[in-house]
Amino acid sequence: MSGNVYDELKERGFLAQVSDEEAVREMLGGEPVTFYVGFDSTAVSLHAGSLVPIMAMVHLRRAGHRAIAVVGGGTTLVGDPSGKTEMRQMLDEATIRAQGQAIHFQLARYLHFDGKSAIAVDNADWLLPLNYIAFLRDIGRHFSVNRMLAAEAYKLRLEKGLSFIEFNYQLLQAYDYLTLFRQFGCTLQMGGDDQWGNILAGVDLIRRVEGGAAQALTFPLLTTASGAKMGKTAQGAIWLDASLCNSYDFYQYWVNCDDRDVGRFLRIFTLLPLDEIRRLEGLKDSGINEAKRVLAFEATKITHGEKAAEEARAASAAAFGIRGAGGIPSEEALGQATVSKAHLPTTAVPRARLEAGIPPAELFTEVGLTPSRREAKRLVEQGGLYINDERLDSAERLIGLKDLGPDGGLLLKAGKKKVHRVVAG
RNA sequence: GGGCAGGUUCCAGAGUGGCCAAAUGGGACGGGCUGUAAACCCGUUGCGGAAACGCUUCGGAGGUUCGAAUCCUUCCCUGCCCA
Repeated sequence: MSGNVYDELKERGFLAQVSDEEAVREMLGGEPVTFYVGFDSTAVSLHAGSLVPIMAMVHLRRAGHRAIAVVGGGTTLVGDPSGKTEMRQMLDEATIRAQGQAIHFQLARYLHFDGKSAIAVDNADWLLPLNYIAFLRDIGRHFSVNRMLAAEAYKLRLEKGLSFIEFNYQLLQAYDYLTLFRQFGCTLQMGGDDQWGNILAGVDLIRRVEGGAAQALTFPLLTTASGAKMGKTAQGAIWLDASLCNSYDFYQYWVNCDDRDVGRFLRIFTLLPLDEIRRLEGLKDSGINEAKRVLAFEATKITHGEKAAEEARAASAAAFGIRGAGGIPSEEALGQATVSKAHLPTTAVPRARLEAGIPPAELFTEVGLTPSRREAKRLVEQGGLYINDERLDSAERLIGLKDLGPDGGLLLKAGKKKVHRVVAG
């Protein structure tokens, strides 16, 4: 792809708002530009939603631009009210620092910080030492409360309540941008569309204080076709950290996406060429499942590595089979089909317990397929529990050695999609 | 600081002494139909128990009562109005 990255980002659906489209396009089509994206340290791991800015950064880096990832060790102490209904829980400094480090480490996988073309910084470094009065006089005076109150991002909060600490967030983020502008010549800040106001505040500040021209670019806040926030499920967020969301579950998240989302997701969450994406989008009916598998494989590969992606694909194929259009395995699917249950989430259970027989409610709950025994029993009544793909018709039926297959394992299913393997150990 | 209105199960929101584990809606989950999709239909939706039944829950802590989400005291929190 020799064209302008800006066009590529646009075609892939990364753009929501841009401060000056012409100027930004020109910048990105020329000499290396230094840009930044901030990540607040509100959790120990980023989740699938954060992949939007991450992937955008990857594209810009590939085009030769310089990335700065800012971990928000300072801003997280304050809490961003933008677009939120309620105040976030206040986190203490030690927690934020630890989480920031974890996020830094996580980002390194995608950005390969070398201190030159990809830089990681923590805004705690310059925010914590700030002197209140000096900050108010130097920076605070440039902000109009009137304008801030009129901002869309605060609208909800003006109805529900907004504390002064949160109201300061925008000033700090603007100051971040100013700092990076001064220190690294950073002239582009990107972020989720809810950050538009905060980013523009920085652009403004840079102009007022330094007379500099900086730009703002936001990504759409993705929701799934069914309206849920990207990267969140009822069970919780799809974390990028393998210990919080294993690569199999990560893979399954993408395979299970809505038909209507496949094209959009392929564009944003994979690096496949647009031609290939258009071909996959063209698949009809059950053939779309193939597109979903490609999406899942590519996305998993980027976050967890190729080996993990292959294992997840094999495990998924073992649990659900590989079908192309019309239920017939496509050639491509067959060609790459490694089918192995080995990499399904697995729990080892002492042989003696299996010998004695384990009540299903106990075992299903133990491996995490059901949240409580009561729930497990409810599922039995509804016909929602399966052992080795056979519906369990009674909560009395004990699970034992006889259920182990030739490979030494047995397969538990809660509903048709949640699978767990049990081996004797 | 003063006045008013509130804090209920994942969310919204009823309930104002026993019939309340708590209406209704949304969400979620399971089943059916399918393509590991959507839509639609049916069912479930605090925990333990095979069940009978028991236990924990209605901002926190006390109290009144045979009995409280519902009454009283006090504390914490939120919104609105006044300063």
